[in-house]
Amino acid sequence: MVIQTDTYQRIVDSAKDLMYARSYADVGVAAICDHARVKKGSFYHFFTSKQELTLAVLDTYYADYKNNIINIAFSSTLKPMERLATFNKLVIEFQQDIYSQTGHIYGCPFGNLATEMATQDEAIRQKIGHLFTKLQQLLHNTLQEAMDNGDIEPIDPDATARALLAYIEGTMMLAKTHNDPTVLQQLLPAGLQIRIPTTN
Amino acid sequence: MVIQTDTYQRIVDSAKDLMYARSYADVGVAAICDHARVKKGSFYHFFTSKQELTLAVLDTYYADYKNNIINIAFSSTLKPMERLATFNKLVIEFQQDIYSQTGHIYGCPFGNLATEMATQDEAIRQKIGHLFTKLQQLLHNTLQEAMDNGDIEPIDPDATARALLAYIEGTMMLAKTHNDPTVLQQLLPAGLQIRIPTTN
DNA sequence: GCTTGACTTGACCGAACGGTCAACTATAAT
DNA sequence: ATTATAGTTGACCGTTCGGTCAAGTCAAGC
Repeated sequence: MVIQTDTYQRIVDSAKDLMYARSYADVGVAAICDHARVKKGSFYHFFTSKQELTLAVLDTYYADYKNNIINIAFSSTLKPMERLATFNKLVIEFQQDIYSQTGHIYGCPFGNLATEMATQDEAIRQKIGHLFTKLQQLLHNTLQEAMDNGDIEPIDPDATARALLAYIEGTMMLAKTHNDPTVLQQLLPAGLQIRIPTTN
Repeated sequence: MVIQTDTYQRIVDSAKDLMYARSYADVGVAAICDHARVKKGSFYHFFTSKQELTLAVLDTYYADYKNNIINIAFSSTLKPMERLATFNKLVIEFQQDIYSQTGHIYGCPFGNLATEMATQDEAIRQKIGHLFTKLQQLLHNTLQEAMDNGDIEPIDPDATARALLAYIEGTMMLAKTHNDPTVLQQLLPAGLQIRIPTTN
C-alpha cells in the first residue's frame, strides 16, 4: 500500500511554520496537531517522536530555502559575485516580508534551531551542521569561480566561505534581536567585502 | 531590615549556569531551585516570574563578561587593534575551557537567549538589544581610536563595529553548531580585517 | 522580651508536556 | 467479497510546567 493522505506533509508544514515563528520548546506536539488539523494519535502514526519530526522539518526548511533563494541566486547566468549580491537581496526581501506580516524578524531557521538545540540533541545538531557545510560549499564554489575569473584577488576560498556564512548568520541574529529589518539592509551587502587571505 | 541571605544570588547563579548550558525553556524553575538548594516558594519570594529572573540573569552574564573579558581586553595600555586581538584570544580561551570541561561549545549567552526568546518575550529581547548596543559602542570606540591613530585606513566605524559584532556572534553560532572550538580559532582572528567603507 | 518583617517550607493548583493505546474506519490488493 | 493494512480517533498515562499560599522560622530593632 502506498501513502494516500497528505497528513504527513500537513504535520511537517505546520511544525515548520510554528517552530520558525517561535521555537522548538515553545511549540508542543498538541499545538502542531491543532494547526495541522490532526489528532495526536495520528501524529504518532507518522512520527515516533518530536525529534524525528524536527529532523523532517529541517529537510523541508532546506527544500524551501533551495527553491526560493538558492536556485535563483546561484544561477549560472549570473557572474559569481552577482550571485552573492542576489542572495543578499533575496534574504533581505524574505525577512522583510515576514516582518511586514508579523511585526517580527524571525532570522535563520537553521541558526535558530541550532542555537536552541545544539547542546541538547546531538542528531539535530549534526543535521544542521551538515546543512551549514552544504551552504559553505556553495559559497566556496562561488568564491572560487570569482577568483578563477579574476573578479576578486586571490584569497583562501574555504576560510572566506566560512567567514561569510558566519557573517550572514550573525547579521540575521542581530536583526532578530533588534527586531529591525534595516540591520540586514545595512550589514548584509558589506559581507561581499570579506576576504580571508591565504596563509603561507 | 536589610538583605541577610545569599539566596537571591544563589538562584541567579544557578539559573545563569543552567540556562547557558541548556536553554531558557529546557531549564525549569524547579531545576533552578534544586541546583540553588532553594525551595520553590522561596524562589517566588525573590522573583515574581521566570522572566524577571531571566532579566536578572542577563545582568549577571554581562557583569561576568565585563570582569573576565572586556576589562582585560579593552585596557588602555593596549593599542586599539591589539585590544580586539586580545578580546578574540580571551573569547577563544573561554569557549575552549568550557569545551574541555563539558564536551560542548556553549556559544554566546546573549546570542543564545536572544535567538530563543526574541519573538516570544519583548522585555528579554530589548534587554539583550541594549547589551548588544553597548558592545557595539565599545567596538566603535576602539575602531575610531585606531582610525585616529592612523593604525587603520578611514572606514565607517559605526557600520564596521556592527559588522564585527555580527561576525563574532555568527562565528560563535557556527562553532556551537559544529561543536568544534577550532572554528573559533580559524575564523575569529580574521574578523579584525573587516572594514566597511564610508558611503559618500 | 516583644514585635516586625524578611525569609523558608512543603503542600498544592490547573494546565500543558511528550507519548501510548485499543478500537475504529476506510481503502487497496487479492 | 474478503482480507490486510494504512490511517484516524479520543481517551488516557505519568510527569513536569510556572506559579500560589498558609503556616512557620528566625533575626534585627525597639
